[in-house]
Amino acid sequence: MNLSLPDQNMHNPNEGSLEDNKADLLLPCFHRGMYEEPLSTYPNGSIISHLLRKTIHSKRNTLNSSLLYFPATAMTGSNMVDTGVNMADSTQEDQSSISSKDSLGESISPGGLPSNGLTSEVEKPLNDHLQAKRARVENIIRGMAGSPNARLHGEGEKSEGEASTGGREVCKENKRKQRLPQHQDHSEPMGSASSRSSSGSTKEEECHKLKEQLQSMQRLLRQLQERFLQVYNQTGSGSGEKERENTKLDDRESCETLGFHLDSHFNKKLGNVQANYKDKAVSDYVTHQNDSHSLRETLKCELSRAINESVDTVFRKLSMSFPCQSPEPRQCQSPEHSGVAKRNQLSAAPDLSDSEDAVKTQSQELYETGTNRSPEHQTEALSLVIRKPPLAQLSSVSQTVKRPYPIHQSPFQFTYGTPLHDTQILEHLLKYGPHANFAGLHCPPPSLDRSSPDSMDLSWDSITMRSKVTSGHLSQHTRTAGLGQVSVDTLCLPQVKMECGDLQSMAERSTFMSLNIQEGLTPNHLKKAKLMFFYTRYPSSNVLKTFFPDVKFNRCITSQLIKWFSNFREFYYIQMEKFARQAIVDGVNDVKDLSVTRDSELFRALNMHYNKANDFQVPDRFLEVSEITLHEFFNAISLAKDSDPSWKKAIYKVICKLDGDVPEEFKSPSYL
DNA sequence: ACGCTTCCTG
DNA sequence: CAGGAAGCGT
Repeated sequence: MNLSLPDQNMHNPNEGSLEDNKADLLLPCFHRGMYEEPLSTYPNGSIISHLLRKTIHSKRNTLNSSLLYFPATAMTGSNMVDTGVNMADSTQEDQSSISSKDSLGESISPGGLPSNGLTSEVEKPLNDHLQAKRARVENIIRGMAGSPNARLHGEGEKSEGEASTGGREVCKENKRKQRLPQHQDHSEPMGSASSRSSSGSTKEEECHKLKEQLQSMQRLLRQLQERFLQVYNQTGSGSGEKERENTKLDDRESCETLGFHLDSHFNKKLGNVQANYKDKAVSDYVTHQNDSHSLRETLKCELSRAINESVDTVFRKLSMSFPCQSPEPRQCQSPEHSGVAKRNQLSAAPDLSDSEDAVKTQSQELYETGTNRSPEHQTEALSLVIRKPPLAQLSSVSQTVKRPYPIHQSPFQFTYGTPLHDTQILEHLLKYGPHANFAGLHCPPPSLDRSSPDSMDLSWDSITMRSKVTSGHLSQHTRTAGLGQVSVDTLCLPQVKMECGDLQSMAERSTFMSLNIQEGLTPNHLKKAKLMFFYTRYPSSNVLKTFFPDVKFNRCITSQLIKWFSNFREFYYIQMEKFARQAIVDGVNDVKDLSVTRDSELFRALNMHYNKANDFQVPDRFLEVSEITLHEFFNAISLAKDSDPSWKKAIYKVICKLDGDVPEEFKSPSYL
């Protein structure tokens, strides 16, 4: 009975150890190298992945000129300021492990980048530099985008093993009355009578999660800051920017003070929040144990404020020292996109005379004139304005920039139930840098919309945000072949201002910006649902609605999605029972001899079902859950509990509590 | 009555 | 994977 295999896991040799699992989350989820579409039809891939793959394949040398290697190690030097939330002291480790982790044979690893990218940029327009910067930024972000998953339990080394292939057909009990008790609202860990845990441990979970959220946001802020510094440094070293030579020094100085400013500012704020939070947590716990909502809201509020102020500070400074683009549209044809045939160009006109923008903000003036005033002149938070690109200006700019959507990015995992949109915003800033507005926060529709070719033009009509982003430059939608995803990029300096309590609505509404709502579910939705199954086996309908924002939900659609997951579960449990019985037949006596690894037949069967293209890096957590499930079945069958007609019910009850949070990326309508 | 689930069938 | 039946909870 050889249940153990040598630990030669091709996929991830590090699985098993908790730290490695953490680090593993930083790995890109997708192995896009396995995709076979032409590069030019990568509408929803991030720009960096385009660049990287093209570089690797040496298909287009021209790309190298716009691609600058951005050393991943540049971000490892930051030290987490001790704010008392040392929840995961692996923060640095998470970041520093990127470069090595990314080289695990991934075709998109930064290590695969040529170092000769620093070539002839002299004659390139500024936007090329900006694109290159964006690409670099994206590259780094992808590496950093992982966040420690909340692990319910860390398991040590597992002995490799697997139930040997069992082809026996499972006789299904012909029983009714096996209904699993209703366990909905898994999306709300703090939910009322959630089946997750008792109120006490729920409270602890809450605290833990909030702390992790705090830390994630702090880390994001730091990364944002580092990004700016890096981008500036690289910008300064580039040639062909003679017009900026005079301001370079000032920029540098400004950037360098930026870090300190952000650090001190945000950490100070964070310290206050944390102090208040502790008190509030205690009092809340004593007074109304179940009222975690107020705690959450309070914390969110304070964090929003802290973030607002810190980000404001950052952008205030940046707006002084980042004359990024002159308001007149620049011609910028990225080499890789110049050949895109079908594209609709939607540009946010540089003309800022939108009706609601009668009053230009100070910073906007600064931005437009490219002057370099001192930050002291900015005494107030920047205005909350989002500019709807005047339709008259459509197609007036021939710039084509693909939306750098991170399609295969390591999962962010700091949402626990209610999405922490604050973090999304920061995440967005990190992903896209200061040149993106929130139109790209959630990518535009997968426009399988057959009926309305110009439907993306309507997207702006839905912008009704109270909290806004000042975007002074180009917004652009590029429609490409294939799925016809729309690309959005806005080359502008956004001034982000979020009001307390507005964060969620803002982010939610931004989710539906530029969104075509689809009537039915597509094969891509099915694929996405299957991948979601790796994270959640029992998604509530609310979760489904959240993660399929491009689907027009009605009763039918909802039940269809629910039915999908029901079918997924059915297959999952059948496999579990099959392999558990096979193990018993094979003479396995101890449940500890049963493990689920990526080499296991069981896993392969599951992976084949939910991830047929094998282009998704299945989270380790799923392996753990699978193993637990297998153990449950094994134990139950071993104890002959299967004589009970409803013996599976107990197992279902256990498994449904193991649901995790689906990464934020899945909320993107064109995630796949 | 409704929503969600499993079970069963095709 | 969808449709339907049926159990269970609200």
